[in-house]
Amino acid sequence: MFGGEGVLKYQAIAQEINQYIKDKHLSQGDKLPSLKELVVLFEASRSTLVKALALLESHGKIYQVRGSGIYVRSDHKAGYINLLEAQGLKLDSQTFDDLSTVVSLEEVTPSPSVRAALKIPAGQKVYYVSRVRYIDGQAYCYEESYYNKAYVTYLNEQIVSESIFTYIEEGLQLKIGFADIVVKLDHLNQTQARHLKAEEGQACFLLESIHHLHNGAPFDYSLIRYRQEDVAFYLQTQF
Amino acid sequence: MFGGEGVLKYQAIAQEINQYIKDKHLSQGDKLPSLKELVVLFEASRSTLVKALALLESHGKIYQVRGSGIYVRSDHKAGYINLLEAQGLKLDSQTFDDLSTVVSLEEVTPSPSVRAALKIPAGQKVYYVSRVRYIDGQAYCYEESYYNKAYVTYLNEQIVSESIFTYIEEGLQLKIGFADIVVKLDHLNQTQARHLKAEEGQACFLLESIHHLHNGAPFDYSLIRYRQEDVAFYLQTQF
DNA sequence: CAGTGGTCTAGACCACTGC
DNA sequence: CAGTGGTCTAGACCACTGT
Repeated sequence: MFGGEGVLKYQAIAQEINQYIKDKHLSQGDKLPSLKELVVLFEASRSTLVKALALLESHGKIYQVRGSGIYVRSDHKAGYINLLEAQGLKLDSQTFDDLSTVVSLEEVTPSPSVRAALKIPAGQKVYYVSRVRYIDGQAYCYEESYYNKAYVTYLNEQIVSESIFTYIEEGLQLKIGFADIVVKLDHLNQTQARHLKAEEGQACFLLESIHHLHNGAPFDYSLIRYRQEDVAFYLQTQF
Repeated sequence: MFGGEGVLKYQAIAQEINQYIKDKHLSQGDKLPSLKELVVLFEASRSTLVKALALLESHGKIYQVRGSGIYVRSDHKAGYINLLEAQGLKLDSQTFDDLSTVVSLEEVTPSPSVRAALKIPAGQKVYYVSRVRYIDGQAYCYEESYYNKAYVTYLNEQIVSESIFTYIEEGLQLKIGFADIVVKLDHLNQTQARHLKAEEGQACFLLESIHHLHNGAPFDYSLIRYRQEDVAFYLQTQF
């Protein structure tokens, strides 16, 4: 019943409810229709709605109170980077006009740390891409990425100047699975400072991530440095 | 069938599988028994096991590959702070010997920003607690918290020197629901630097969080500053 | 105590992997 | 193509909230 296009029913419903919240400009504490009503509205089983709501809850969009109802949670702070969605969760693709300039695209012999992250045997090359990303004309992060050529078989300037992840999913037909992310404090070196139009030695966020395909194979290792003044991360958790 | 103690079957199963992984020292890519086998092993329905596995997956413990099997994901990096579990997700309570010293415990008139975070009407007081937390005898973070007295009705030195959240859940019988967390870069002021035995003006992580009860009422607003050298955060996401 | 959300089950059917 | 994980359903039963 849901073969073909690949959009699952519970995901579609989650999307629609999310859109409903936005359209009606609901905010913190506002009540949604009851589960029973939603079942009728979306013509799905109770279980499917429960699943859709669980998805929204895990993304911090709503919270559910047993015996009471379903309520919307605080909306995202403008300008803050959502750590859980930063890398591509599809629920709330704000994609703020993300203009990026490619600094370099080349094939390089990876350092041991890159080899370890991507689980690549010695002697194999990887793609190295460095970019500066702009928001409102302001440089706000400097991104260096290494791609395993076994999976990301081809890249060019054109592809790399747009969304690499979209290309990987749609162009190369690969399924992205999950990511391990580390956030550290760092200081800008000369090159980084130049690209970000900041001062050398200035404190910055360093976000290190390893992205894996759905089958667990690591295909991307990235180091992203953010300008300190512009950036704050946020995330919403459940207990 | 599951009234009384409050431990849900799918949570218990998730716990057990998690323990199984630890006990057998399984690591990245190791295969777990199939869903079918797990159903027999844990004497639960297929759906319940699917739910338990989804929970483990959302916590980054495993990943599932359709048509292939269930695999364990990389174990947590030692010493890194798990952002998703930092505040009390119960799956992996490592609770590294977390000794804390109470700097102050008092009732104060909240500033406008604290009032806004806790949604408190003007004229009401709140509990203010500041603590320094130590690991291996090293001061590693300075924590300032404000508690809404409407919910956290009583605090004393004894309670505050231990786990306040455990007290809130078990002593006060409140149910903690969710948290909004923001991570920023900041610089230590004189007081903060003194408590952390660091230099004034030094860069640090600032983790700002608002904790809510299960019914959406904010009860805690906290500002935690981490020493730069010691600290890195990590999190594991799905797509 | 009526109404709401949450758990658990059993089973049909589907999509994918790997031999 | 056998075996694995994923979705969806329908329904029983439970726990909680608010009036």
